[in-house]
Amino acid sequence: MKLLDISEVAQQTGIAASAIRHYEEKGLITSVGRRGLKRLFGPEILDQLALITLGSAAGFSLDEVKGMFGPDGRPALSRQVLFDKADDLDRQIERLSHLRDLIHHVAECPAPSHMECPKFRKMLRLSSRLRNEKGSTGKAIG
Amino acid sequence: MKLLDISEVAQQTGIAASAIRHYEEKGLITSVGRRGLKRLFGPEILDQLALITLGSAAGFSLDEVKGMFGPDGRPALSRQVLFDKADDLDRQIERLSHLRDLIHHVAECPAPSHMECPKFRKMLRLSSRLRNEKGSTGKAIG
DNA sequence: CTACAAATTCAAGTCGACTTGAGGTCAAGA
DNA sequence: TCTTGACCTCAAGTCGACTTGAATTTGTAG
Repeated sequence: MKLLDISEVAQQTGIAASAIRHYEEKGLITSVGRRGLKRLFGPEILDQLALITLGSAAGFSLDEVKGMFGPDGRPALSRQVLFDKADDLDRQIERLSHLRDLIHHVAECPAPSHMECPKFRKMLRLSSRLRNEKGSTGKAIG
Repeated sequence: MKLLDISEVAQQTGIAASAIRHYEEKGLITSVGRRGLKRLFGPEILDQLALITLGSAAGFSLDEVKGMFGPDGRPALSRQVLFDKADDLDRQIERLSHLRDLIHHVAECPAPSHMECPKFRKMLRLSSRLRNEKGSTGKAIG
């Protein structure tokens, strides 16, 4: 079984060693042991870090990611909480889609000021409406 | 023409007065004048703030939002940069969709540890691949 | 006219996620 | 055995986006 030291992990994942230590300190990952002072990680660390990267790229805090996928990739949350997270994601996806459409419109619309374009204002109104809907965790992603 | 003072704006948008001042200080918005010390805003401020809220909910920094839609809702960027922003959004949407699917799977899969589930690992690998694609602004959103 | 509530400015504080720096340790190679 | 250099710990610093607090400054109600 091949063990990786922190620099190998850093190199293979593109994550800084200091960040990896930080994740361990916060309990998102664990090292399998030490050689002298040096941490040793099992190969599964790579997938775990991929998961952490994905989760935080999606806008979740480290604590939230920790809750979704525990230190060994096992979810620490109930089915319901997970579904709620997925719903949060769907709302966020909707917001992003609106913004993307808005930006596309901005790039193409010839109106001198976009606030004067009825289409733009309509899209904007539509988007703001989303903000006032319930969010299960109470935490909007951005 | 009806002018709004900061507390009315705060109340109608749900944004704290301190945040509104902060946006003005950073140049994302401008007040139309003062009554004594007190700022007065035109009604268009509401849409502008909606735009700022949307943009930052989508993960853009205030500086980026400022670049996308200037102080009066006019975009300060070239068509190309806007299209690039839209592409960034599409990538982010893809990431979020993957994470949502992953979470759904986690909520439903009976495997003892998800890292042992081939479907999970496959989805994860698929997601990580996304991270290595080019991003036009150099800045991933989350 | 006076008091008061609401705004104002400016500096400093907070929070999350790391990064940086100083000083220490130890496995491995010469 | 001695020397490196990679890694270690712990404290402090950074960055963005605000918030908070203290010391003013009004417009307005009484």
